[in-house]
Amino acid sequence: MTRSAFLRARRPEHKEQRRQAILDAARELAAASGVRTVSLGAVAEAVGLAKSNIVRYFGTREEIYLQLAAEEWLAWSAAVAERLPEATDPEAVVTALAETLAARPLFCDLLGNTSTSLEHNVSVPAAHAFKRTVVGTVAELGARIAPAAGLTPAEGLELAAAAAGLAGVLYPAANPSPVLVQVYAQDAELAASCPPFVPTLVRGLRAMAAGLPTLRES
Amino acid sequence: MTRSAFLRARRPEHKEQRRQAILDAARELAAASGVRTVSLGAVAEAVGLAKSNIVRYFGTREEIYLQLAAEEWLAWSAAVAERLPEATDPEAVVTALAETLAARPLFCDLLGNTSTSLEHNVSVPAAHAFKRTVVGTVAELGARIAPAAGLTPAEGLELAAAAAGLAGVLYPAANPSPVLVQVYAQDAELAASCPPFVPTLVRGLRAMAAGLPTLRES
DNA sequence: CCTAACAAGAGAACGTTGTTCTTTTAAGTG
DNA sequence: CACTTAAAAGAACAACGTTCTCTTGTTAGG
Repeated sequence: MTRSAFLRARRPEHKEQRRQAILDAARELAAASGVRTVSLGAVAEAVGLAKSNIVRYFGTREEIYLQLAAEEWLAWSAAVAERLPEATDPEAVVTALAETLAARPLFCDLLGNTSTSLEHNVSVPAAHAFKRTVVGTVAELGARIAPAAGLTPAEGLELAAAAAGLAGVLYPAANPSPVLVQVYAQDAELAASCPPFVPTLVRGLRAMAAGLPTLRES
Repeated sequence: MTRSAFLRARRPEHKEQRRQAILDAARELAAASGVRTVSLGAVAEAVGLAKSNIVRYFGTREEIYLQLAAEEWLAWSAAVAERLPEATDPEAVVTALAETLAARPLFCDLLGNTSTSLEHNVSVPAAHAFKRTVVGTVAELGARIAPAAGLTPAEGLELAAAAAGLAGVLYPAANPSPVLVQVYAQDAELAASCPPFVPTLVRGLRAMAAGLPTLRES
């Protein structure tokens, strides 16, 4: 809890500062122990405010994470774009997608929680803004990776969406809950069934990309 | 709430009957309004018992659904096997997988909630039993679909796992939350981005199957 | 500089979760 | 017909997200 210069945020820029402080606290806590374990009270305590104030800034707990998820989408897209100049074939695009995702565990965590929890208990405007950000970002990203991978923009979009979807499933599987950790410790055979994140993601995307019409013909 | 022949289950067979009644109630409620919305209290009321009793039969709320999920895995595998004689090429196997999943919304719902919630807050033995059921079932299913699809058993397993994983992501996306329904009602462009379940699942699996080594070479 | 309004923030209170504790009592047993 | 047992009920509890009320910095106007 870092005490800021002002006690009350009345000016708009101060309010924005508070909002950011809340987001930062939420991001840090979620990165440390997972989105689903971080309560509203924990965020409030971390940022040094009462719970009711967090609710005033963001309508609900889920809206905080929806905001974080939107930001992470933009950051991921930018990170992929940065690696794109060096990617000249489908394989390189696939690894770029996979590795940028692997470097963003919080994003993957958020992806896995989006449809099952973050998109519930949220105001309509917040959900609307989030969805627009996501479809806009994934369309843009798809268009960007398409030429490098030798795909049509629509296929590029599909690949990008598949990467995010796969990451959302694979991440919680590859990072099992405490209970599953105990299970795996007892049963090596089961532990072997726990998929490693990057290789599995790469294999999935590779198969997916290879199965897309344009690449099947070549 | 159906009153049973006995008031108290002392004999083992009666206990089993109670257990089943609880599972049935949970299944029905979850099928009606989604796993995540069904509380322990709702199950208790539906079955006509106090909450504490539900907890005694199953350790936690999540263990009820873990049990249901295990049963649904077996049922799905059986349903696919039943359709397999008519499936002689990869395409037919893919549609068999997709359509049997589409016919089991509760299973897809459970799949989507497994790693993010059902595998938490559960006893180690329960998690262990569940995982064994799942990996056993998916291995068996993979081995069964492999010859029909012209794949190796390992590839068949991968395809079966991919089908379940995809279904778990696609189902909540294709069946949006109440908030998202409102969003889609306001914004047709966003509504168009909401993927239809079966076609998307089929396209995904088709691409996946076509990208697997054995089929790529042919 | 003083004062009055506004609204940020604190904190108590509420309803709902899931879980635990205590009590009651139906169902087997001798 | 006692007598034991554990199934079932329900009160109690802790934790959660949210709402309500009150306090008090902060700022603008005189």
